[in-house]
Amino acid sequence: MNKAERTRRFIIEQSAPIINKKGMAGTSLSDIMEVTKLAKGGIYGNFESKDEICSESFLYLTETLSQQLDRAVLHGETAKEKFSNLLNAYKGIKTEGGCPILNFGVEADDTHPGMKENVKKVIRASQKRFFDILANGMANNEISPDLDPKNFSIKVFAMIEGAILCGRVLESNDQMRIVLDAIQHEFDGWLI
Amino acid sequence: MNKAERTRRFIIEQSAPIINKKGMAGTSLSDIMEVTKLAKGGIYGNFESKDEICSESFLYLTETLSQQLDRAVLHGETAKEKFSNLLNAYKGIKTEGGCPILNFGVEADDTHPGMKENVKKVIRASQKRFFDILANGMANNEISPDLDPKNFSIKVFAMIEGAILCGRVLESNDQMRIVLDAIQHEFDGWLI
DNA sequence: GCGGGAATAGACCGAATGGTTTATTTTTGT
DNA sequence: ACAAAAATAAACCATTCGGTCTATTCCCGC
Repeated sequence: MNKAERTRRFIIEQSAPIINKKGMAGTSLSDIMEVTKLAKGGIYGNFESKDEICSESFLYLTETLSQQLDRAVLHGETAKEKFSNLLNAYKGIKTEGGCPILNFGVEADDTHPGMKENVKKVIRASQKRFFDILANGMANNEISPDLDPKNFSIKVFAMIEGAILCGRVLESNDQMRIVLDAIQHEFDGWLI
Repeated sequence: MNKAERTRRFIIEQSAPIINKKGMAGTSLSDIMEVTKLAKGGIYGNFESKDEICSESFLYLTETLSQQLDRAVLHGETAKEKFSNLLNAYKGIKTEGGCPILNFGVEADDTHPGMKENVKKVIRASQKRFFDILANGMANNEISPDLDPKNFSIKVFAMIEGAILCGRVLESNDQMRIVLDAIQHEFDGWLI
C-alpha cells in the first residue's frame, strides 16, 4: 500500500464516522479537514469531490460491518447457531452514528440516485445473509419446510432496522433487545 | 385565521414536503423561497429561523399523518377491525418523501437534540396507538391474555419503519406488503 | 375610502461553502 | 544520492449560505 493509497484510506477512516453521524449534506469540507488534520489541497489531491468521499465512506462502513456479520455466521455450524450468532452480532455492533444503511438510505432516497443504488445492493446483501442461512437450514432438515425464507428474511431485516431507528431516537437499547428476542423466539419455533 | 396565520401555514404546507425529502441540512432557504414564491423577507417576517420552519414542518407532517391513522382506528368497532384498519392505513399512506419519523429521526439523532425530542414523542405515540388497541382487545376478551401488548407494539412499529426504509430504497412496495401481511397474520393468531 | 399597522420584496451582509491553483515539501525508483 | 513524481499547504475563487434591514405595498378596521 503506497502513500497515496494509505492517505486515501486514512481520509476515509477518519471521515466515515462523521459523515455517518452528520449526514452527507450536514458534513462540510471543513469538518473533514478538521478530523483529518489535512488542508484542503491534501484532500482534493486524493479525492475529486466531496461526493466521492461520501461514497467511499459508505462502502468502507458497510464493508466493515459486513465482515463482522459474516464472521459471526461462519462461527456457527448449524443453521440455528448461524442465525443466533448473526442476531447476536447485530446486538453487539456499535458503529458510531448508527447503521449506515439507515443513515445513507434515508438521505439518499430522494436526492442521490447513485448512492441509492449502493444502499440498494447492501440491503439486498443483508437480506440474503439471512435468507441463505434459512434456505440452507431447510435443505438440511433443520428448519420446517413450511417457513417462507424470503418473507422471513425481509421481516427480520425490517424489524432490525426499525429497532435501530427507535433505539437511536429513544436513546435506549430496550427496543432492540425486545425485537431481537422476538426474532429469536419466532425462529426457534420453526426449528424441527 | 388572519393573514399572518394563513401565510405561516402556507409556508409550512409548501416547505414540509421538500424538507421531508431533502432533509433539514439539505434544504436551503432558496429552496423554500422557490417553493413558496416568497422573497426572503416574506419568510423571515413569519419565522425567525430555518430551524423553526423545520420544526413546524415536522409537526405539520406528523399531525397530518396521525389524523389519518387515528381516523382509520376510529372506523373500527372491535380490536380486530381497528388493528386491520390501522395496518391498511399504513399501507395507504403516501406522504411525499416518505415517513417523517424516519427522515427527521435519522437526521436529528446525532445533531439536533430538540428535534430528537419531538421525534421521540411521535414514536411513543405511534407505538401507543398499537398498544391501546391491543390492551383494549385483551380487556374485552377478543385477544389472548398470553399476548404481550407492549412487545408486540414495539415489534410492529419497528417492522413498519424498516419496511418503509426498504421500500423507499428498493423502490418497491413488495417489502411493505410482505411485512404488513405477516403482521396481520401474526395478529390473527392471537385472536380468541 | 382612508389611515395606520402588518406583511412583503429585494438589496445587502459577513461567513462558510465546495472547489482550483500554485508553490513547496515528501516519497519514490533507480 | 538524486531526479522525477507524488503529495501537500495555503492562498484564492465564485457561489451560496442563513440572516438583517429598509423601503414599499397590501390589508383591515374605522
